[in-house]
Amino acid sequence: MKTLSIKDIALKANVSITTVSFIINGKAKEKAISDAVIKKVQKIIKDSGYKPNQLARSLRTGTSHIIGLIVEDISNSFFSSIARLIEDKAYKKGYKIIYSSTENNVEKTKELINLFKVRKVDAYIISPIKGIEEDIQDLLNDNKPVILFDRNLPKLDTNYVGANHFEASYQAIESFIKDGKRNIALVTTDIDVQQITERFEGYKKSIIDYELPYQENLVLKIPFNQTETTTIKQIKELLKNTEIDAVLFATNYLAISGLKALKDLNKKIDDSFSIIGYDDHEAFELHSPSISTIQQPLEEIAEAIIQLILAQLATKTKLPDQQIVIPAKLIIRS
Amino acid sequence: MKTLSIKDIALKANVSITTVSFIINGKAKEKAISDAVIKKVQKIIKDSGYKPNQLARSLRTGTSHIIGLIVEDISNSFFSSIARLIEDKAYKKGYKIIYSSTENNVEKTKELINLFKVRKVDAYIISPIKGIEEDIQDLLNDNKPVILFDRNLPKLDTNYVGANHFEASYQAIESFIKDGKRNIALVTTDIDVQQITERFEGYKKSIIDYELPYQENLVLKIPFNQTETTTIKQIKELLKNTEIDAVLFATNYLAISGLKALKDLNKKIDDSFSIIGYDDHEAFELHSPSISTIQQPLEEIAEAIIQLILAQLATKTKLPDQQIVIPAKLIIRS
DNA sequence: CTGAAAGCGCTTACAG
DNA sequence: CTGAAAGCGCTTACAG
Repeated sequence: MKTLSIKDIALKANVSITTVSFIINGKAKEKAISDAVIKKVQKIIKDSGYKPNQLARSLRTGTSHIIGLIVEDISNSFFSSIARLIEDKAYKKGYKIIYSSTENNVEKTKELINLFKVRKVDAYIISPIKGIEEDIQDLLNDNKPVILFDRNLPKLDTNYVGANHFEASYQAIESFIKDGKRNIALVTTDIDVQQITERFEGYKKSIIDYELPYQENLVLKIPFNQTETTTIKQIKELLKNTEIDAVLFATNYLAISGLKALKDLNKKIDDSFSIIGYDDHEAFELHSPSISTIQQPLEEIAEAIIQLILAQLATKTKLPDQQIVIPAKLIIRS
Repeated sequence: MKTLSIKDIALKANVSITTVSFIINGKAKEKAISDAVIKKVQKIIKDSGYKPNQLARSLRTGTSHIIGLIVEDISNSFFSSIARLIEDKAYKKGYKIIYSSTENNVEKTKELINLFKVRKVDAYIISPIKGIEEDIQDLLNDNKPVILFDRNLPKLDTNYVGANHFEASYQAIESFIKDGKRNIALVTTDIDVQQITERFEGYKKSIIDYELPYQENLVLKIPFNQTETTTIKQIKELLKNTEIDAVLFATNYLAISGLKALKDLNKKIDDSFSIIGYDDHEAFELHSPSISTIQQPLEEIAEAIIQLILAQLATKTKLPDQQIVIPAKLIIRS
C-alpha cells in the first residue's frame, strides 16, 4: 500500500497538481478555481484518505507547524508540567510540539537546535544554558521566534518568560526572619544560570536588609552532575551545624534530597527548624508536616509563552521583544 | 547568511554534488574517489560548517535517525523517567528522540502517529491505547519497527516490553494477606488497557487463592479524565468502610491521591492499616511512614526497548517479534 | 575516478 | 479558470 501523493490525486481528478495544491491550501477561491472542481477534488482527497507529505511541504516552504521545546531535563516535574501545558495549548492552535532535554550539555543543546532547525521548526521555546548564545542569535537572525523561559541570557535581545526569582527568594527568607530564624542556610546548585543566581541574590539581599550577618558557610552549592547520594551526604554535612534554624532549597530536586537527608538524620521539621522548597512537588504537600514552597505559576508561564509564540507566528514583521516576569508565590503550609 | 547547500560545497570544491554526497555519506572509498578530492572536500565542509539538510535527505531516503516516542502523559514521572532513559541511550547511538503525549485520546494519538510517519521517523516506541490497532498495523506493514511498552495490544503481532503486572499485583496482595490483612481494597482506573486489567486480575486471583471472599465493593475504579479533587473524594468515600485494613493503588498518581485522602481524613498508616503503591514516586519514600510500592525496573525496560529498536534498525529483514516481560519488584518499606 | 540527471512530494510565479 | 515548469536539497542508478 504505497502512500498517495498529490500526483495520484491530480491523476484521479483529471486536473493538474497545481490545482490540487491550491485546493488543499485553501487558495481555491483566491485562485478562482471553479466550485465543481473544488468539490470533485475534495471528495477524492477525502475518499482516498490522502494526507500531504509534510516533509516535502516543509522543504519547500520552510515551515512545519511544529514548535520545538528544549528543556534542561524532561524528567524534572517543573519542566514536564510546563511541557504538558504548552503541548495542550499549542495543539489547540494546530501546532505540534517536539521536545528534548539538554542535560545542561552545551554540545547536546547545539545539536538539538540544529536538529530542530533543519527540520524547519517554526518557533523555539528554550530553557537555555550559557554557551549557546551564538546559536540562538543565528535563529533570531533567521527571523525565527525564540522564547527563552525559566532562565534568561542577558546578552541576547529576545523574548523571555520567567518568574521573579529574586523577589521570591527574598520573600522566603523574609518570612523565615519574621518567624525568628537567624541562621538561614541556602542549598543551591553550582550551575551558572540567571535564575539560580537570582535566587541566591534574593537570599543574600534579604539577610543583609534585615541586618543579619551573611555567613558564607551556610550556602551550599551542589554540583549539577553528581549522584543524589553524594548530594544527600553534603546536605547532612551542612546540617551538622546545629545553629542552622532554617533552610531554603533553590530547586525542587534539592529540596527532595534535603528531605531525604533529614529523614536519614531523623531530624524533625518543627518550630525550631523550618524549610522552604522551590517549585512544587507532590511530595511537599504530602510530607508531614507539609513543606512550604515557592511556587512558579506554571499555567501562567505556559500561557505567556504560547501567546508570545502565536503573536509572532501570526505576523511577518518582527515584534518588539518582551520580557515577561511573573511573580512566584510563596506558599506557606504547615 | 543563507544556509549552505551541497551545491555551494560542490562549487567551492570544483567537483560535482554527486562527489560531495558520496564523501558526506562515507561512500567515498566504495566509489573510488581519490584521496586528494576527499581531503579537499572534507576541509571545505569543515571550514564552512556545512550541515546536510536532513529534511531533504529524509524526503529522498525515507529515513531520519529519529525515533518517535508516544506516551500517555509526559508529566507522569513513570513516563518522563523512561523517556529520559531512552533518550540518553538512543543519543549515544546517534538517534534523536521526539516525544508527545496521547492523553488517552484516540484521535490525538492517530494524529501523532501520522505526524511522525510523514516525518519519516525510523522507529516507534508507543504506550498504546485501544483504537489505534489499525494505525500501528499500517506502520508494521510499512516495515517500520514498532515497540509497544507498558501496555500491549493483544491483537497485534509486534514487539512488546513491559512488566509482569499480574504477578506483581498478586504478590502485593499476598504480602498483605501474610501480614494478616483480610479486607483488602483496590483503587484502580477505569481505562481499559491490558496492564491495568492485569493488575486487577492479580489482585483477584490472590484473594481467591488465599480463600478470602472477593468483595466487589472494595474495588474502586476511578474514571481517567476527572479532577484529582473528585478522585480524592471518592477514595475518602471508600475509606468510610472501616473494615478495610489494606489498600493497593494501581498507579502512582492514584496512590498520591490516596495519600492526600488519608491526610485529609487524618487516618494513619500503621499496623492496622497498610497501603502499597504502584511505580515509584519520590513522595513514597519520603512519606512518614515510607510507602511500600510495586516498582517497575525503569532502567531494564528502557534498555530492552532500545535494544529491540537497534536490532531491528540494524537489519533489513524482519526479526521475529519479541514479548519481553520484566518482573516488577515489590519494595517493602517501613 | 567522476558527473549529469532523475526523482522524493510538494508550492508558487508565471503564462495563457 | 487552469497547467507546465522550476526549485527546495538531497541520493543514487547509470554512464563514461
